[in-house]
Amino acid sequence: MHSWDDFKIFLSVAETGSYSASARKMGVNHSTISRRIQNLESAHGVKLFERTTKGYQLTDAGEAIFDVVLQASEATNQASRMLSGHDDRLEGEIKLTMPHEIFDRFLAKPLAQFCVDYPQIKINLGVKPGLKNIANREADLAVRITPEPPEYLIGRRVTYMQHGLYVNAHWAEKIKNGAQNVPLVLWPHIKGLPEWSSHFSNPQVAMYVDDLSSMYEAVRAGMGVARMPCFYPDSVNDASVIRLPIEQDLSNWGIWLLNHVDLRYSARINKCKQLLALHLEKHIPLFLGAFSK
Amino acid sequence: MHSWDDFKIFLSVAETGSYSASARKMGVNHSTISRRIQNLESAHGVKLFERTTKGYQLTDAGEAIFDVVLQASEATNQASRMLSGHDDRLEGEIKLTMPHEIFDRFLAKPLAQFCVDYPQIKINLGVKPGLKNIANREADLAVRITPEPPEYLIGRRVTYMQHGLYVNAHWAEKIKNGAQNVPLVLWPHIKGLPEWSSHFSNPQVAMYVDDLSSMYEAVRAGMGVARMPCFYPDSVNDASVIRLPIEQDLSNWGIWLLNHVDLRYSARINKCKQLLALHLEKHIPLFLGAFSK
DNA sequence: TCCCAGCTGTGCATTTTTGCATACCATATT
DNA sequence: AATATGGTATGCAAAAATGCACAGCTGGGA
Repeated sequence: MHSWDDFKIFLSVAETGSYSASARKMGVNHSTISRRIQNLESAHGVKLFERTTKGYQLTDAGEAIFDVVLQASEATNQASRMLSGHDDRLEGEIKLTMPHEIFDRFLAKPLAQFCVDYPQIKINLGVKPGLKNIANREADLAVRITPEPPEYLIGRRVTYMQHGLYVNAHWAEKIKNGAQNVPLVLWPHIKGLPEWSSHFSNPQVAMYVDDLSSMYEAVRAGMGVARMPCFYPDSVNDASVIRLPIEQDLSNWGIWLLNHVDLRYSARINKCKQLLALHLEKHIPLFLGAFSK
Repeated sequence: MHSWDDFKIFLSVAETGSYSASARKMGVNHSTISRRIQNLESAHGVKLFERTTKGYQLTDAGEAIFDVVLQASEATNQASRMLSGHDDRLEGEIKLTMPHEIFDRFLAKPLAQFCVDYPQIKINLGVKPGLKNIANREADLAVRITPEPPEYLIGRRVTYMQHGLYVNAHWAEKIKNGAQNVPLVLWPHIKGLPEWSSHFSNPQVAMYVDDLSSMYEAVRAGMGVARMPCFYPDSVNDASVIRLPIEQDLSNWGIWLLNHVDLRYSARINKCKQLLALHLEKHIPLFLGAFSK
């Protein structure tokens, strides 16, 4: 009888393109991956991967089964979620993911308390960049900053999010005095100059940065002007970073609290979701940019 | 990470209704089944089965996932077949199934030779009653006696099959002399008297039997008249069993040689299929009832 | 060109899983 | 009621899978 798990490993090698990467993803040793693939290949008398300089590429036979194995994967993932959805115990693991800025500013303390209150629940927090896949159960529950979540997830928009233009005190002064060549700090995916740069004289791109907290630090260090969601600069008591009095339209992006439909009746997920909602809601005015300094 | 194999075991318990039966089907010890189900249940905090007097019944949670797990099963089975379908080696296993009467009379010797010719191929023959499921890979290749095979199987009708009415010499004599209360030997699924019994005076059911070779022995022992496919009585040199000169319509049942579509390019399956076809075709006149004794 | 970093294959020790043997239980049968 | 049969749980030994450590290989960069 063939092993379903061997197909699971096949899929992860096909997706990652290497035994090592697959091993890391699956949390096993790379030799296990190697031997499982050997099993699968010799059991069926077919080579599934070709070893190339770019890692392991699927052979024709491998290509042929990829789609059905993917179906199998989706089915088992769904089964797993459906079972966890029936779990009414306040124990077990919650795989939680959110941008680290949200965690650091608002949720670190409440979650610490949560761990004390429910010692049987183990929280596994993922804040590394790159979205965790909720369909795969890479995460059970997520705080996401997004305009609109995918439809197979349920949850709600806790609040919309206001943005503002921030500089440090030094640049605030210079801009007020009509500084030329105003430097901008931008997200890497921005092409050319953003619309809001028209408020400045001869704006120049000074730096691209892909992380909000680093963008904040760049601004604080005097790197220039950046457009950031208000909650981050405004939630810390630091007078050296100032929001410019330039009104921004309310963004259609919001703070979302999300989980998979199949997990909607899980007791521990709901308990945690409730806690996160409570503590995020407390800061709604902040998210909406109410407290300019 | 959850194990796909645990779901495979869940499915087999759900289908068989007991740990022991599931263990036999999967070829493992029942304690393995028991422990795997425990894993699955405790990992998700849900009971999947309720132990009743009739074995293990699915709980609501178990019912909920049954369909998706079945999908997973179909997907992995298909993947497995597709891989075997790419196998161009003349080695490995062939799971073969057929009615034992066909094997005994026509294919035992050819298959013995096949094993000598291809020592790397191991034939696993299933002749026990109850159809093997080709979709599940319980069998790779089948000889079936059926009117029309399911459409996901490919293969061909080697021949149609003629039936005849058989008795032993003693009863042949008595019937010729107008015997009363002629006893019939029938298949258990026949309700009431079959149409062909109208050829006899006051026919009586003597026995039901669910196996062709046993039916033949019953007739030979003088149990009465039976309708059998001609090939079985006519392929053995035994003058004590005689076909009555009563013409039967040609049945729409045939001898089919079948395998799953996904295995159509497997070298060893095709080699074996070719051999079986050759030796069955040699006996087409016999199947059509040409050699009355 | 050489070195370095990352990836893969394999022997060996360890851990995990499995099978076996036994005990226990419930149902059906005598 | 006693016995037999089939199914299930569990301790312990055997077997299998895994991780580890090391070696070999490859491509990119100094």
